[in-house]
Amino acid sequence: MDINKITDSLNNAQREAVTAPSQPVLVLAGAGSGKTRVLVHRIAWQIQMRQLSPHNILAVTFTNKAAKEMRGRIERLLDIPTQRMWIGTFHGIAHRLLRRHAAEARLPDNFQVMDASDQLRVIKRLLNALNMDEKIWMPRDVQWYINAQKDEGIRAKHLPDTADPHEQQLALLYRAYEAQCFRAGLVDFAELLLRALELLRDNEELLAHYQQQFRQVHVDEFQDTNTVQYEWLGLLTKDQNNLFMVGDDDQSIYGWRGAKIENLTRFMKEYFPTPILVKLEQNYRSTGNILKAANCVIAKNQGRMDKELWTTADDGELLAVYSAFNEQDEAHFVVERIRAYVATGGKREDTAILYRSNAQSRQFEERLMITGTPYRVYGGLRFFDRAEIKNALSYLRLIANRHDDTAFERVINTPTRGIGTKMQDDLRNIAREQGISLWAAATLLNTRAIQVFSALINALSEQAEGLELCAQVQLVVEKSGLMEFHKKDKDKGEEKVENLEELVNAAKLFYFDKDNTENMNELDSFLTHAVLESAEQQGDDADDCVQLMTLHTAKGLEFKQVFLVGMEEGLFPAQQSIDDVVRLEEERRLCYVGITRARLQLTITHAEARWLYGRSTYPKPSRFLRDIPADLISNVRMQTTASYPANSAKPSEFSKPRSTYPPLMSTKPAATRTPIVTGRYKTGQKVSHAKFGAGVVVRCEGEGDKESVVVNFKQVGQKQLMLAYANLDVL
DNA sequence: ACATCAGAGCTTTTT
DNA sequence: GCTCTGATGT
Repeated sequence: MDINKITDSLNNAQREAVTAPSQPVLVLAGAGSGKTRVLVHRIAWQIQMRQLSPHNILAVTFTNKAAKEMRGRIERLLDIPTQRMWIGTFHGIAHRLLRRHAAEARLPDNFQVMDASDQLRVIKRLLNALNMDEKIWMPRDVQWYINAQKDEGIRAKHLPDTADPHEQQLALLYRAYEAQCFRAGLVDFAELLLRALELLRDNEELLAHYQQQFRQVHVDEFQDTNTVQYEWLGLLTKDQNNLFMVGDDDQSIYGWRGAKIENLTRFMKEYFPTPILVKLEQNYRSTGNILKAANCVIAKNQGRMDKELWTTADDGELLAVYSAFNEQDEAHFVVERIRAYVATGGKREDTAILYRSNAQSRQFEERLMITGTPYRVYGGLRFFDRAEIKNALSYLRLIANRHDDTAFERVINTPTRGIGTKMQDDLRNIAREQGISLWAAATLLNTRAIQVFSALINALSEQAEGLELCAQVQLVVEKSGLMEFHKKDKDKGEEKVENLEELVNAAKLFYFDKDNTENMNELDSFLTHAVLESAEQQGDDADDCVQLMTLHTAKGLEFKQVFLVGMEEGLFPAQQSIDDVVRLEEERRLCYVGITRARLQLTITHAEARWLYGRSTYPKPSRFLRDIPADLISNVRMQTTASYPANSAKPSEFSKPRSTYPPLMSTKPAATRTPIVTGRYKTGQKVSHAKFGAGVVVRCEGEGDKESVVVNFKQVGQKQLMLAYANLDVL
């Protein structure tokens, strides 16, 4: 293949980056400037020009999605298999190294990765064992503390001596936590990275081996790397001149979990004078007006690496700004606008509602539901996080490793088998006193009920031997009694059964790549997959859906039409960030990210009154809104005939009861239109189900009403929100 | 073992 | 005000 195919389609800056000599390269890539493209083409170029084998390529991303995308695009561009390429997330690659060299990393070779909720359980148990009050030592804070240390590469033994009793206790906890994880063969997310760093740091030959193997190292979203990741990259590429990084300081929005935006400048300084800096400033995504707005907002940040997006595209429409009375009005406005958009041929899936915090989705969901508009909320519970799935996985984990205390605790009495709090406490005490696992403690205590449990696990383990993965999962789900147990769940039984079946299905579909899974067997591999690649929500709704997500989740995505909602001081920027310059700058970057998601149309809304934490608030419009020049903005009003509370009404009057909110305009004639009934209903009424978009349509009979009522219900949070229409066919 | 209740908290989150 | 958690009661 000739080189033209790789460089022809690039603009000058992109080509400069792709064809840069073997030196450290930093590509500052603005939003929508073709960053993935550059990464992919650079890899292709390396393989073509320097005759590198795919085996010599390392490419690291933060998300599985990005890794998958990159792999796909390389395959398409070069038409070569990419199996042998090391493309993956930081965690995935670290994990792979640790499996390969478990002994050198001083890990048991059947170690398992645990997710954040498992980690929290370990910490809670520890606090309990150490007799520490959870009110003072809040598990979340402890977890945060431990992770923050690990992100910085600090082990418990490295912690400086301190006279502060609080610090001392934290250090003690950290130490105990490390010991407990080791005993149970569990590794948390931060540990994967830190362990992988130590592995290379402490094993010269190993390091040399990988330095040689990875002739080129590529990093995506470099601004999101934390200290450990940065140092790990540094080790791997030391004196190799082969680090190629892409990032955008203006899109650094994960500082709060350890990402160091300074890594960009640190890199430029440490590698001085060699690094080549390339800026990608041409934007191919948004209209001129949207870009101008984005540039004005981000310009207020200090110490940026000077960069400004431009485009050859038209100015496009003005940004629409809507000042809502309250959050309900805001939602109503947005949804009406989406409906108008759809009515004129627009697609719902091209539309996104972006908000600062998840709690804000509620109002929009209600409105979308009332109007029967299909939508999808991102960022809910993931499949592998569901209780029933975690239970099933815990049985599998115990089969793989009896000493996995977290798994043990989860299922010792699930389904209930007469091992209550008392007996569990006894087990924990024995385990703690003797420094052994709960499983080992169980063999010592050895009561009748415990024997039953141990026998069950052993039997499952024996029977699973030699079976196909999905048969193993099937076996466990059935024989453990989980299926039956979850079937009994009153309102979610059906869903849980479905999920368990889906787990068996997932096992069936799971591809076990023997060559790349190092020392793992298929079950280990599947368990790791469940934690590390906790797949996107199952693709249940393929239909045309409005997309709802937080600004963080939206990073890396684009939509024709974007609604940036809740643009108010206290919400966005978040209250907790307002008094801190560093945090405020991150909020501003978040805003920049939000604006630059829009391709054609950006609508910003804010409410003049908002019901928050049980009281009315009257927030000011966000400062970010003020940073957008007035001549880019058109203030818009509601485009419907729905009656509204007068503008002059006292805020408290229109922000009060939800039930008095004006009914939705229906396409049906007024005579057949009935006000919407919104309220809480007892679940488990006589209802029959039928699929409907994101929700379910339910026929509700004999509810005191003269006519039969069609109820569109969907679970929002914990409460069953029901919206009823009489004689109104929302479909 | 299951239901009910009081109390706290209430940004963002992939891995 | 809502929602989750853990403790308390039957």
